Amino acid sequence: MNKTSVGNVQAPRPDEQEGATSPNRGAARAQVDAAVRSALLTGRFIPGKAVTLRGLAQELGVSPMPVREVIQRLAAENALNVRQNGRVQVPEMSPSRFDEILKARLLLEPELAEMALPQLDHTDAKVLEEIDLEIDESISSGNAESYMRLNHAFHFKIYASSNSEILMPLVESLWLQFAPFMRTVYGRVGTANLVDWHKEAIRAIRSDDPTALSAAIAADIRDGMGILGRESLPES
Amino acid sequence: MNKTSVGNVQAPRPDEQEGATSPNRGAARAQVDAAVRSALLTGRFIPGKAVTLRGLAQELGVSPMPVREVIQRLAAENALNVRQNGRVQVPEMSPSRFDEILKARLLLEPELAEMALPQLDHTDAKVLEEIDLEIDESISSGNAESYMRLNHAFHFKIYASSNSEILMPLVESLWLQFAPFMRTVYGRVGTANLVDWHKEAIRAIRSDDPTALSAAIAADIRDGMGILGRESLPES
DNA sequence: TTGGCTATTTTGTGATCACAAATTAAGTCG
DNA sequence: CGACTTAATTTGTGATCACAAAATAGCCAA
Repeated sequence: MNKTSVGNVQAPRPDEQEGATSPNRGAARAQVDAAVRSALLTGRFIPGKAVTLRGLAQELGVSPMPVREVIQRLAAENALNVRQNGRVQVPEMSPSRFDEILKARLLLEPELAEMALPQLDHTDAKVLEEIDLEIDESISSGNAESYMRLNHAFHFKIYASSNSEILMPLVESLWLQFAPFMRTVYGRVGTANLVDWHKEAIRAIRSDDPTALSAAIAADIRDGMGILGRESLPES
Repeated sequence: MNKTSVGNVQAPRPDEQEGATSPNRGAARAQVDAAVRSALLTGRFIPGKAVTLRGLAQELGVSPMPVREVIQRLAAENALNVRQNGRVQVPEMSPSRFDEILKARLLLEPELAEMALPQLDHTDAKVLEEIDLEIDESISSGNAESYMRLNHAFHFKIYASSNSEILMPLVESLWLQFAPFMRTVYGRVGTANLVDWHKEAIRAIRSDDPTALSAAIAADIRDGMGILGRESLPES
């Protein structure tokens, strides 16, 4: 019955007694937030999947209360869809949504990368190179979940250096929106014919070339979404 | 004691009896959401203002519960700031935040306007012209709150025609973030020397000229934020 | 077997409670 | 009069409850 768990994050906290409140500030909410975000970004939550308050709460060992807040939070980022009857589900992809996400990513992410470039040094380039190596392994081994986690880590390792307070949250919202759909694509097409422009991006960082970095990010987005996306969508 | 009310939206619903639940689906939450969004967009919530659960709840005649969800929702859009101690406040503006918001608006809003153009007809142009006339009145009468409400209505009358599911929510988040600050600017500088490119935008819509519309929107953003913003910020 | 009706269960919503952390107020001593 | 300590209040957090709408399961008749 499509039980798609949120992951092994449940951590039942067997020490805490009943009636005990506040291990510390907003811990339960933070735990739920991290769990759901991770599940969305790595594709463990499939578009159309129903997300229930009590279900998530029980799975994570918390009361429905922090789950409610997290769901509202993610719904505000359009990462979850609250239907008119109140039921919550992972949004389904549509061609128009996909085109718009692609457009928004191409507008924002190259800009974010350029903003980050001055703060990126050779140590960061080294870390990115290691992540990219792991990405190659995930592709060849066909581990889609691991690929998505690492691809996200690669991009946001760059973006985080921008110290952006505005563009960054917008881009995070976009990733939450397209990630679940991309997972279904990988499940159908596989990860074998995935090509990325990460090595070009690393080269641009090493040579401190903003134009080349921007171009590499844009090309990576276009290849990642363009090739794998369009022909995998429901008609029109 | 800076009581800045959320507005005359409280509507105590004197008919409902105590213990009565669900007038209909999510009515309380929708009411709170609309009230707070409106208060932010028209500058009735000033940067730094403390927003308390029970305070808002009592003011709007609801329980703290729907307020909690709305606050989480707006915090996810960076329209409210939840500090480490849990206290909630309207975010303060900083030069870097301001620059980024300007950059993001220039990236997204002209694009949104271009997307909307094919769906805009002469009836829409007429409505926009009427709004712009009211805007002129608000400027000359110095009614900053009315100006902000109408300026928002003008822009989103255009953007709404784009039928955008992705870019539109991102832009809404941006407006929620800069509106409270702009209100403080108007309070200091006044609205007299405000100039807008709305008439050029309307002309571009009438002549179905995407380039001209995009340019008018960009110029409007630049003039609205560039002239009034930078020199009104705390140092560096 | 299938169509439509009813009963059961699930689920979101709003409200209230208990608790602890944090803020504010009050009081006291120097 | 002012700085420090302490008490009272405010405030967010998590949990539980009651309720209604919605979805599902079950059932009976055609």
